[in-house]
Amino acid sequence: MGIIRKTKAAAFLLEEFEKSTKAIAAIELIKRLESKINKTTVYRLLDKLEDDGLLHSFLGKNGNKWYAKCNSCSKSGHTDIHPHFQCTDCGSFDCLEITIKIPEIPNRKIINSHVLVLGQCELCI
Amino acid sequence: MGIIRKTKAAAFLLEEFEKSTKAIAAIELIKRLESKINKTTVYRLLDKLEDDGLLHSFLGKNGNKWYAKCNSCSKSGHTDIHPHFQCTDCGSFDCLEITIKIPEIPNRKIINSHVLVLGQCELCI
DNA sequence: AATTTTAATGCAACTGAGTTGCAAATATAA
DNA sequence: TTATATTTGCAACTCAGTTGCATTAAAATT
Repeated sequence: MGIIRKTKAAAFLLEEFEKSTKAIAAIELIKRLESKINKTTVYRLLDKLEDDGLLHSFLGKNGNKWYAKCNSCSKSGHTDIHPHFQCTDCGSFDCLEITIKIPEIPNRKIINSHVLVLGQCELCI
Repeated sequence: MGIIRKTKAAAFLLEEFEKSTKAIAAIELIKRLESKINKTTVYRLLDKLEDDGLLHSFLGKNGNKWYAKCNSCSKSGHTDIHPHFQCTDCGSFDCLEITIKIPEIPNRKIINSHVLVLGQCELCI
């Protein structure tokens, strides 16, 4: 089940993702939209937008959830699986446009993989 | 600051890691040792054992913390950085004995990387 | 062995991200 | 314009992990 109705809350939220191409932490969105949208609604919208393939989510170094716009995903599945980069200094979060090959592993069926690269971003170097 | 004194609590905890080579979730340890050690102590011991290079930690698919024995780490740093595997069916967690190459990324200084491979383990295939 | 020192422990209360249930509000269909 | 079904806000909750502080227990000192 995805976004069906055009509501103010959904518009506000999507606006945040239009402003920049960087990923945004769920808790950061909640802070930014505090005066406009209830936090429960933010979480619910993020869920739906992910189902719809408009956003994808990823866990950062502290286990917090981050969201970013999808490039090539759809309702049928997130095909756009790529590594993510988080800056250990400023905490900023990006999608990396590279592909990392995970080899076959004996006796295991790989479904998916999450690669989080940690380091210093260009502003913090 | 690492483990200095030989206490019952530390012995009980390390015993759990002797029983199997698999990783164990912090919350699982707390459950197992409920009658013997307070949960605060469990968390504190895990921290210390990680500092000492006896254990290493990793975040699982839900952002929960998992611990496993280190093979080649020391107080000076965790050198033993390897990918981890978590079963999407039973949730079990393993260290993978493979190396995944992360390429250089322009304008960024890579310090570290976390690779979590998701799929079915040999028991759940 | 008794005492002193200092680290380790237990407990209760807290934090912070995320979730749930339910009534009220609002977008869309009829 | 009304009916209906989705969205929203609110309060209360969950759950992993943390903090402060008094108590206990290793180990060092005498």
